[in-house]
Amino acid sequence: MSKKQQLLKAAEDKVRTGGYNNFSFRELADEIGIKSSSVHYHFPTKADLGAELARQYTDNFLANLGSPEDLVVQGKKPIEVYLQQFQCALTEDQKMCLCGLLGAETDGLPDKVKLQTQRFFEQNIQWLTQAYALDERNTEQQATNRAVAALSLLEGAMLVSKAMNDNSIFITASAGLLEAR
Amino acid sequence: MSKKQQLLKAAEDKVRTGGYNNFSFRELADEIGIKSSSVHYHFPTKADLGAELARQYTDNFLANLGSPEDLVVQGKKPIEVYLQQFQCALTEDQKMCLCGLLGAETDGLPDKVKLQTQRFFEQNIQWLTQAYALDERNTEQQATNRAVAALSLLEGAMLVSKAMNDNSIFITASAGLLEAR
DNA sequence: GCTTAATTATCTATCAGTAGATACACAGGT
DNA sequence: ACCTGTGTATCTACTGATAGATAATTAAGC
Repeated sequence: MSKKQQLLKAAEDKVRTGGYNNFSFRELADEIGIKSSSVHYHFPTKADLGAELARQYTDNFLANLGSPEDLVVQGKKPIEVYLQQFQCALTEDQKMCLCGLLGAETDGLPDKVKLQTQRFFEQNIQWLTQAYALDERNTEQQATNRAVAALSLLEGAMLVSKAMNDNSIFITASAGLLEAR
Repeated sequence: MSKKQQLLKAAEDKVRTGGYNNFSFRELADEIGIKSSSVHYHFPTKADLGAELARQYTDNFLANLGSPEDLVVQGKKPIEVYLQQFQCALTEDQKMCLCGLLGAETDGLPDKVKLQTQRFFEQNIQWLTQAYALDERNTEQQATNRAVAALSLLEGAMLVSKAMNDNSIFITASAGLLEAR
């Protein structure tokens, strides 16, 4: 893994733990064994690093999901897969969703970071809307509404689970998603 | 309003905008016209200020709600009132829930702040559980589950609304709460 | 194949600014 | 005299950022 990717990985851990202001170039540099000035070579400013972080996180998140249509072809239920991906982010990493945290503190972020964070939510709502639209009982409007509600519920369930330090809360809170069509 | 309360108010704005690391004693002091050393008089450490902030926020939040039973007596639906209180926090202040943000970054917080943040969620789940238990069709377990889900949905709806900079998302996401019993 | 030139990635050293925190003095009210 | 609240002055540590030097790698020209 390149130093650049190592930097992003280290930064992701810090941000998902305590937000955008919870990492410094020096910390990252120390962690991967270079000097803080070298971090500026890869990312001119902290905002550049933050924006790239959110961008990659979004792309990876969606790439790991696959398209809703493909999942159905594979005999899987898109919403279940989606829920599972959120749950893994919480239980395996023991951390909040990167963009969930950034989204919460959006008004305190540099513009380019804010923009990439917004993109995460746009793309996820789009994905979920497609997923819900596969059920023909849903109108287009209903699909969008359900998408927004599902995303909100999952981000919130993560947040509350973290706050209470109890991952079973995520299960309880998100159970409703599986019952509803 | 005492300087101490002014400090807490200024800190609340900062934290609700960008998290716990988004304010400094100097900023707060400048804003209310005293010196940073004087802030240390009121709050020995930053953690003390943060903990007191979360404590007061929780107490005010619950006090403004009143008890679920009383609301019913007044002919109001507790869940509707509860939702309304969240919505006001978002639309009037144009800011995220204080403890929602702190909860998301809980692992990066001093212990005493973490503890007070946790208390917010405990008390809110308790309140919602009581509210749902007033409908006798709900078992005790169902009431708790619904409480956790409702809290998660509302915190998440706030978060997504902030991230997308669109308060109508909150309405869309939380609409389901009013239909369900 | 060798030399030169450019690019990449790192270093050392340093900057001005800010962080939280402390010691101590001082005023005003009780 | 004491307590409350504030101020001055200062400390150490850390922040993001920059300048300039130095290896290490790659590409181009002959």
